[in-house]
Amino acid sequence: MSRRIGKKGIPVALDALDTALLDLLQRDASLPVRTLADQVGSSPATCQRRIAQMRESGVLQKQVAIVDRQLVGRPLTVFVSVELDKQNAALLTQFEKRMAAEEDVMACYEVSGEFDFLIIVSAESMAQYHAFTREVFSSNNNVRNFKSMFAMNCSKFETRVPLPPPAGEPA
Amino acid sequence: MSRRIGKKGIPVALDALDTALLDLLQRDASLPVRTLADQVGSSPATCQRRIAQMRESGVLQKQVAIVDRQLVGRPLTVFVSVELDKQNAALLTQFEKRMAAEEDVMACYEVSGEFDFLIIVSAESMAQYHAFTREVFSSNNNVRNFKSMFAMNCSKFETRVPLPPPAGEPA
DNA sequence: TATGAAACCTGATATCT
DNA sequence: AGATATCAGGTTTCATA
Repeated sequence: MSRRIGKKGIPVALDALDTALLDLLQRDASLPVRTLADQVGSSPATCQRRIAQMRESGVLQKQVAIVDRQLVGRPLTVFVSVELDKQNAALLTQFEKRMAAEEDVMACYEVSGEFDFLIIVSAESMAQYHAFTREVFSSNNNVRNFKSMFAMNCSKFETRVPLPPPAGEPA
Repeated sequence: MSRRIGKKGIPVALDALDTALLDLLQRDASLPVRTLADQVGSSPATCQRRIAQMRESGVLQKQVAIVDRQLVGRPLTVFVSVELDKQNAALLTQFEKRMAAEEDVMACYEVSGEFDFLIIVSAESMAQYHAFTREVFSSNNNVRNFKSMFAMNCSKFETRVPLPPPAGEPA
């Protein structure tokens, strides 16, 4: 298996303690270090060290607040499939940069299949979304076509990734 | 405009201070209250109160750690379009419950268009994903068909939602 | 070399004006 | 809402295995 390398070339090797901490933090990043220590059966100092290391290596990217999109005035989630006209590397990158710059774009994936990109957009209203597409897709020469799929209901939205048990360490 | 109602029937009315705090916390939930206070031009006590209120009302759902999926051994993201056989309310709910129970399922949206659901799955490997589909989709009588779209590259992944300026308050 | 215990110091929380 | 006081939690140091 290829060894995983994180930020600043730091090799990433998570043991059982690391994964236990990550799992807890993915559920609730506001847990006191002391509580974490209790839960994983270690000391606050050690937990803190491990967390700092994982931050360093980039495994632990950040901790963020998750808001209720309905309550915050962003009730619309739209999945947009985008097909580009020309797909040379420079133009793909250009498109990605454009998406990265748009605040309403929550995610941008290059995908296999019938089209090139799948974009996830968060919008205030249909009118606002319409204006967005006009500006971002319709006026982009390299966008051959795009199709919008509207989320009518979201029954699950999870940021937490299940963590595989630590890969068998060399004996 | 319909007034927004949060958890426990608490009406949600965010002013400029609230949105400023939410915006900061969506970027970095580990910021000390004191820093928040400085940034938004208020006192720590007030900021803390506002944050507690937003937690109460459900606007602020939780704070979580975001991990690097590559580095953590979950390199595969798959978008699955699912078409059900029968779409009565009970069966839709049953399907959603099943998705909610699956750890690999990051999101489940009911969507408009050619199919019924769009599922976002995080997987360890192609083999593991294949096993997942067999168990979750192929052996579900009510799934008419499903199609997998594989993310080849993720150029943007954002949990932060742009916050509209506070709606015009009554004079 | 990494861990756990304890001291220290910063930030969260509650009370009061 | 803001200032202050109290207390809990994060952070560092040191001793240890």
